[in-house]
Amino acid sequence: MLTEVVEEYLEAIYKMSLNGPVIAARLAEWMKVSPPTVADMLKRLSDKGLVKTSRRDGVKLTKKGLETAETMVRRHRLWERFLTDILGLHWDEVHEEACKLEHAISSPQVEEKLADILGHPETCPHGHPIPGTKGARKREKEAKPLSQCSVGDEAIIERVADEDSQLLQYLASLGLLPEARVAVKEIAPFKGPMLVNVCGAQYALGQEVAAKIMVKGK
Amino acid sequence: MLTEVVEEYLEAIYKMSLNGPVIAARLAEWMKVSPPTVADMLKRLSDKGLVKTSRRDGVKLTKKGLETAETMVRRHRLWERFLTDILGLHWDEVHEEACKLEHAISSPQVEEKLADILGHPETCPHGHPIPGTKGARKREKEAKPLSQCSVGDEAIIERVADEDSQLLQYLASLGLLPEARVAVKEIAPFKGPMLVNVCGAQYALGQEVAAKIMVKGK
DNA sequence: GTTTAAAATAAGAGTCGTCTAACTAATTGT
DNA sequence: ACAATTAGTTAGACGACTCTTATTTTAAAC
Repeated sequence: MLTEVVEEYLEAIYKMSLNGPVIAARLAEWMKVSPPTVADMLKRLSDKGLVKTSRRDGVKLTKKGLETAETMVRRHRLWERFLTDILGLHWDEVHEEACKLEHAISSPQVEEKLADILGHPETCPHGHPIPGTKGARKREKEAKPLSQCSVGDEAIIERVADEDSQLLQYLASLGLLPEARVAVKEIAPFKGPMLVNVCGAQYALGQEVAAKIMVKGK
Repeated sequence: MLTEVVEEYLEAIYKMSLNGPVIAARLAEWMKVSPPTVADMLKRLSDKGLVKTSRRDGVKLTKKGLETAETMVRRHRLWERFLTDILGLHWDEVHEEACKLEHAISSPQVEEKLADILGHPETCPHGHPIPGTKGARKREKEAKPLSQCSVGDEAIIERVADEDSQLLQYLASLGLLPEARVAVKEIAPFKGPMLVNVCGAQYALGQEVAAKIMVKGK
C-alpha cells in the first residue's frame, strides 16, 4: 500500500512531466519541501519501482507509477466535479478539498460509482481532462496560453492552469470560464496587458494572468 | 491541526465511553495496537488537551476532545449515508470507506453542504444517530440488545452495533434492518438461539448476533 | 578554460506512530 | 491474605517524512 505522501509525489511528477523533463529541484519547489527531502523520497519511489531517475532525463514515472498517478488525478478531478456539481461549491474552493478526498477512495468500484452519478465528465471544473476518458491526453496538448495569441485572434477557453483561489475568483467574476469565447482586441507593448472581449464586455489582462488561461483556436 | 490518527483515537474513545469507562488496554484492542502505543498516544492527547486520564476514571475526553470526536463521528455517518443513498453501495461496504473520507473534510461548510444534499439524516445506514441532530444522544441510550428481550416481546430494530461486513450482509439477507419489526417467538435454553419473526418469516438467531441488534420496545 | 550558478548529495537531527521484551503496579478470586 | 490475572510502564528500536547546514558535482556563461 502506498502512503498519501507517495501518491502526492507521483501526482506532482505526472503533472510536471506534461511540461518537459522533471528536475528534482523543481519537484522540491512544487511540493514545498527541501531538496534533500525530495532526494530521499525519490530513493524510496525508486525502490518501490514507481520512478526511474537519471542525470540525463530527470525523473520518469514507470508504468506502475504512471498508473497510480493517473488514478489519483482522475479521482482528484472527479471529486472536484462532485464538489461543484453536486455540493454546489465554487470552482475556487474545490482544489484543496479534492486533494484530501482523492486519497480516501479505496476501490475502483467506488470511483466508478462516483463517475456514474456525475455522468462521466470529461474535464474537471477548471477544464483539465479527466484521465480515463477518451481524448484526455489529446486535450492536454492541443491548447496554448492566451498570452500567445495575437490581436484579432478569437479562441475558446479550454482550461485554467492554476489552482490559486484568488485568481480563480477573479476570472470567474469576468466570465473567463472554460467554454467562454474570447477575442483579443489589443496588446500593449513591452509585455503590457492584453485587451480582451468576453461576453460582450472588455477587460485588460496582465501577461501573468493571460499565461494561465489555456485556449484552443476558434 | 490534528493528524488522522489522533482523530481516530478520539473517535474510538468517544464510542467506547458510551459503554462505561475507557480502559487503555481496551482501547489498544479496539485500535489493534499495542498497549505502549496507546500509552504514548494518550500522553500526546493529554499534552494537546484532548483527554484526561486517571487511574480511577480511565480515559475521558475533554470538551475540546469531545467536540472533535463528535465532528468525526458526524462526518463518518454522513459519508456512510452518501455512500448508500447517493452512490448506491450496500450498507456492509460503507464503513471502511467512510473511515477514510471522514478525515478528508476541511471545513464545516463542506460538511454542511453534504448534510444538505442528504436531507439532514438523523442516522447512518446502520441506525446510529448522527451527532448534531436533535435527540441523537437520547437515541443512543434508549435501545437494548435484542438478546435481552423475552419470548413474546415485539420490538423495532433501532441499529446494529457492528460494522462487520459479513454480519451486515447476513442481517440484510434476513431483512433485519433498522425500522424492521421483530417478534421473539422462542428462546432455546442454555443461551441457545432465539426464534424471531420478521417480515412474516421466522429465523433462529445466535446469542452473539442477537446481542448486536439494538431494538426499542414496540 | 575558468568562474559562476544551479543541482545534487552527505551528515545529522527531529517528530509521529508503531513495535517487542521485560518489568511493576493494581485488582480480584478464593 | 496471597496467588493469579489484568493493566500499565520502561527501555530501546524502527520506518516514514521532514528539516538545516555544508559540500560536491554538473552545467552554463563568458
